[in-house]
Amino acid sequence: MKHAKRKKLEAKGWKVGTAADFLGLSPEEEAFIEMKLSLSKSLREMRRRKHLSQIEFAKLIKSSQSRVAKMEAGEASVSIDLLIKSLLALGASQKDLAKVISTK
Amino acid sequence: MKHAKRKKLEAKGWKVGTAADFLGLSPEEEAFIEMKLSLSKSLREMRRRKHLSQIEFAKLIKSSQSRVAKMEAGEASVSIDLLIKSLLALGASQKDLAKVISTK
DNA sequence: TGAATATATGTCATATTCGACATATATTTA
DNA sequence: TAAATATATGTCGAATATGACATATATTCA
Repeated sequence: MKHAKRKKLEAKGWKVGTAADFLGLSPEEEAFIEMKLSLSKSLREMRRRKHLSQIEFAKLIKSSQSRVAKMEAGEASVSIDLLIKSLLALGASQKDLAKVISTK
Repeated sequence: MKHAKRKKLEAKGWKVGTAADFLGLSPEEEAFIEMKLSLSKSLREMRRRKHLSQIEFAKLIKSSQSRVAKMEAGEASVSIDLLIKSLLALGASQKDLAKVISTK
């Protein structure tokens, strides 16, 4: 695994350093992680574009600052469901989400 | 709420008949549910196109027949994470998923 | 038709994800 | 720089999603 790639996955919880790392991730695993990281990145961008702090945004979606931080960090413990609900709450359309998901 | 719409949501668990029903769902809630139902529908189509029974497919993704049935029924208890992992296992690309998600 | 196969539905114990909290660290601003 | 504000990280009990199982119902096909 290349260093840059490894770095990307060091977003905690992504079994880097485990067997999966040595053997490599399957294309499906890669795609899944990539989608989550894209959603994470997009979430941070949209939140910032709206000049909301993590605390303000957390209130908006009835969550907590720490969870927002984890969402944006792309932590493995965060579900795609939560990421999508969050993006929708920021005004993203299904089309927007589709773009985020399919962007390499 | 129109009858046809209600019918669609009677996929169990979608708080039809609760306050949310009377008050109507927010656009974000609607979009979220719609996305899940699209993924469900797509899952069934792809599985059938591959001539896999629910049992065969369940084995493929290390799940159970009953959960596959619930995925395809669009049950509220099924996560988007699982739907996406399942579609990826069937060979869907990120582009494919994007299409599914943005399709009204 | 009736047996075989496929799918639906309900329940449960376990696993995962959740919001919340404490607190560390980084960034902004006065 | 120091205080204020924002973000990161670790942990926890509660909430939710999970696979598995039993069993009902539907569909296929001989």
